[in-house]
Formats: sequence, structure tokens, C-alpha cells
Amino acid sequence: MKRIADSTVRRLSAYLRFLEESARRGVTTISSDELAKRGGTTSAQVRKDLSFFGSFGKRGLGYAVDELTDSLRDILGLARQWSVIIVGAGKIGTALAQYEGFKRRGFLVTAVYDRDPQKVGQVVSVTGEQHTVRDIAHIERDVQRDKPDIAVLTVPGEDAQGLVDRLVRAGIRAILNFAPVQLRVPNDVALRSVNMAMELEGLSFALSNRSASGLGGDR
Amino acid sequence: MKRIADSTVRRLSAYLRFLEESARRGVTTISSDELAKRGGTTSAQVRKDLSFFGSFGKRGLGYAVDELTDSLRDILGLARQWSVIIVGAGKIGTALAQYEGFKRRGFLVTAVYDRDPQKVGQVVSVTGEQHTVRDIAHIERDVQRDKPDIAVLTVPGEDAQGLVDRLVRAGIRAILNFAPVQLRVPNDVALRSVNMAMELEGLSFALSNRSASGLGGDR
DNA sequence: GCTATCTTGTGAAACGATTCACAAGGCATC
DNA sequence: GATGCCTTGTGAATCGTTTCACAAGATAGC
Repeated sequence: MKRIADSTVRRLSAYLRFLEESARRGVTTISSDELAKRGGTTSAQVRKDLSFFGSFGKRGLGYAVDELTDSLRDILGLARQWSVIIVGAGKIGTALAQYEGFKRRGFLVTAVYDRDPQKVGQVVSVTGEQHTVRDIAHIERDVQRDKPDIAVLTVPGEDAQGLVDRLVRAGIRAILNFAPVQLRVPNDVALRSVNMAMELEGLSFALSNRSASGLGGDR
Repeated sequence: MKRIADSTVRRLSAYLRFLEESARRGVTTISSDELAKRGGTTSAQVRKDLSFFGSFGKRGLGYAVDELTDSLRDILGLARQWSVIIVGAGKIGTALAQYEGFKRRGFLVTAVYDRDPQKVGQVVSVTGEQHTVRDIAHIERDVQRDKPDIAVLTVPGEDAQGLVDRLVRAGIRAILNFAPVQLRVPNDVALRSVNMAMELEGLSFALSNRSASGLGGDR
């Protein structure tokens, strides 16, 4: 299979969200053009994106909302549930742990870790359920035993790379990083980073160079 | 001036962070190759990125860490301070309000808003200082009066677009969006979105298509 | 001051993603 | 079942970004 661009995958996510919303509104059929408008792209782009994975529409008519929703869920690997551990029980980590959107979309938080003895043993609420914060010291053992699919990293920047190395060695294959550092991982490990500092600096740059057009775009 | 690609701006941020770290370690001179290694890119890329803005190095030698740091700060608009309002005092919003990294990098949170009467009037800690949550009902008036530079949006998805429209009408020119929706803004308004669902789905896709190489990349 | 060595800055080439444009297929109407 | 209208799926063209490759400038050693 041909390598799929990251930008394509992001758009597929966007299409899926819009499809789900359309289904709620009772729409049963949708054209690439409608899908494009909402995703801030073009109809040709939508069709090209989908064409990497097959042929999902009916010429002259468009796409059946239900069918395309299912297909996209399949493509994105959302037909199954993924288990997620949160590493770092600080402000951001605990806020994420309580984020309902995770569970709703099939990402189940199964454990929360911190290295601070003050926090270890404390109870945090994780999308309704109560979880006890575990000690990062035992994280390798836990990862080997529980085989979580994804680690969400919300630790201070200086601890991040070391932890990533440990997690990867213990078998983690996907990481969502919130630490404001550039992480290195072997290339069979999937990594996405959310870097608030970088986003703010992007806005700062845009504001400082207002005259030079080309803002307003998102990604 | 030529349009600068978003990817370029992101890398400039990364270079800046590494330069600051290098300065702390006492390094005074650095080559494009060293800068590249850490940022996960190539030396040619580093030089090309910088070349859009001028000529900062010495042939045969490299870049003076201090000078390049200052230049990048200038380019990114970080020489000045930016005022930031946080719209939505939920879990994520309050967690962000307390994030020290904002202040440290020149982004000063000046107000926090919510529409929930229960939350309005409550006191939240914002990087040390105490702030009273204000009512979103008055946000237009406040924005017109205080002219904040950037709005960080941490409201439920269904409220996001409406709020963006109000903020833009009131004069906001830069938005960092955490709501899991695709926002539309006029193209003189800078917008960046952080969409956790999208990032997780990207990881889900990568895990589901493991065999098809090309993971490990960031961004 | 000459030579060897190093690293920048930058056109040109290569690559990758997006957009164009249109043939092919499907539905509705008559 | 023929005609007109609509929208998909996709090769080809375009556009933008990254990588290559090398001349130019700077330093150090002799």
C-alpha cells in the first residue's frame, strides 16, 4: 500500500466528524463538495483522499452517510477500542484523563502515572471511573504486562525523552506527546506531538507579519 | 515578502528552543547540522528556513547562538509580550491558565471567561496570580476595551464557531482553538487548532496500518 | 600570504501534494 | 430506452516544499 500522507489522515478525521454530525441531523447522502466545504478543502481533494482506500460513492449521487462513516472508521482503525495510559498526572494530564471525548471515540484510559510520591496513590477521576495514580518507577513492568496501545505523555520537557525511551523499550508503539520538546523515536513507533508553545509562536509570527497575507488557514 | 510556509514557522520554533537549551549549556556557536539533528531535519532545510529572513551565519564556522536566538525571537514576534484571554474555564481551560510556559515565553493571560453562572465570579489561579472568571456574555465589550492579542478557545465544540464569530467581530486577530471542530475565520485572522481527537485518530491509523512503513515521524 | 578545511547560502533538481479537467456511471424524466 | 443532468474517480498538470550540490566566504595552520 502506498504511503498515506499525514495531511490526508487529518482530513479523513475531519470528514468523519462531519459525517457523524450529518447523520445526527438526519442527512443520508452527501456529496464530495458538501464534505469539502465543511472541512475547508475542495471536492477534488475529498475524492482523492478517499480514492487511496477504495471507491465509496455513487456517481451522480454522492456518498451514503452511514456507509462512508463505517468505511472511514475502518480505515482509521476506530472499529476497535484502544487502551491509553496517561504518563504525568499534572494539570494537563489529569484534565485529559477526565476528557469525555476519549472514551466516546473508543480510547479508554486504563492507567495514570506520576513519579511524584505525593501524587502516587492518589485517586483521580478518569472519565467517570476512579483510578489510583501509579508510580512511574513501575511503568515498564506495567506496560509489558498490560500492553497499552497508546501512551499520552504529559510530563515536564526534561523528563520526556527519557520516558519515551523507557516506554518504547517496554513495548509502546504509539505516543501522543504534550511535552514541549522534539522527541526521537524508532521509526516503527508512531508519534504525534501537541506543542502549545509552538502553536502560540505560530500565532505570534502571524500577528507580527500581518501584512504579508496568508493567514486564516488552519493547518 | 514571500509567503512563509507553516512548516517553516514550526521549525523555527524548534530551532529557537534548541538554541535556548544550547545557551544554557554554554554553547556559543552552532552549525546548521547540529541544529538539524536535534530538530529532526536536515542541515539544508535549516539553512533554507533561515535564508527566507536573511543571512545569520558565518561560513566555515556556523551560527553564534546568542545572535541567532535574538534573530529568531524577532522573526517569530517574541521580542514583545502578547496578551492572551482564555475562553472556557473547564478542565482544559483552567489547566492552560496555570501553565507556566505561557508566561515564560511572553504570553500573558489577562482574563478567563466562562458562560456558566456557577463558574463566573469564581477565582482561578493564572500562573501565580488570582483571576476572577468573567462572564462570556460581556466578552465583546471586554475585547473591544482590552484588545487582547490572542484568544485561546477551550469551549465545547458546539459553542466554538459562534464564539469565534463574536470574538472576530469584537476585534480578535489570533485564535488558538482546542474545540474539536473545524473553525471558519476571515483570512486576516490567524487560527491554529489543537485537536486531540484528530491526533489520537492519527495514531489509531498508524497502529492499524503498522506494516505500511513510514511512522515515527512527528508533526 | 598560501593552502587546506570547514560551513554557509542558494539556484536547480527532485519529490510530493493539490488542483484541474474530463470520461464514466448513475438517476430522473419523458 | 433515450436525453439531460449530476457527481464520482482518476490521470495529467500545476504548485509548493525539500533535497542536492556547489560556489563563496571564513578560519586555522604553516
